[in-house]
Amino acid sequence: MSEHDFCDTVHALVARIPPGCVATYGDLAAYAGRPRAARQAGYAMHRCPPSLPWHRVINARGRLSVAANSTAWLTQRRRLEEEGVVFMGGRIELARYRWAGPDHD
DNA sequence: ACTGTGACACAGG
DNA sequence: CCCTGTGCCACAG
Repeated sequence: MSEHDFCDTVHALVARIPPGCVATYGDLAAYAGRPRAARQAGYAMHRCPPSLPWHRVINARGRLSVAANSTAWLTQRRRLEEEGVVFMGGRIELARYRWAGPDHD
């Protein structure tokens, strides 16, 4: 991909996460070339276009980083489950669903 | 320029 | 498992 702002790079990466897979904020930052910018990845998601599969982005603990039981939380969880992602005790098993990155797909 | 603030992550306790 | 402190980076006021 060509040179863009970090925010745009993150959005481009999110667009490439396959259905049924997830990526953490830290993963996106790393794939974008900034391993220590997980927080910025979070900010980028706060500002991401609704057309992107934003629901496939979760935190490193395998949990959804939006307010629990909020409409966004319900939407994110429902969409993931529709794609086959299983929640166990409110958590997702990262080892099983984690996206390997833009170079892998 | 400085400070407060996050859809974060990781090491400790 | 939860809670806390520390490191992190860019944005907002």
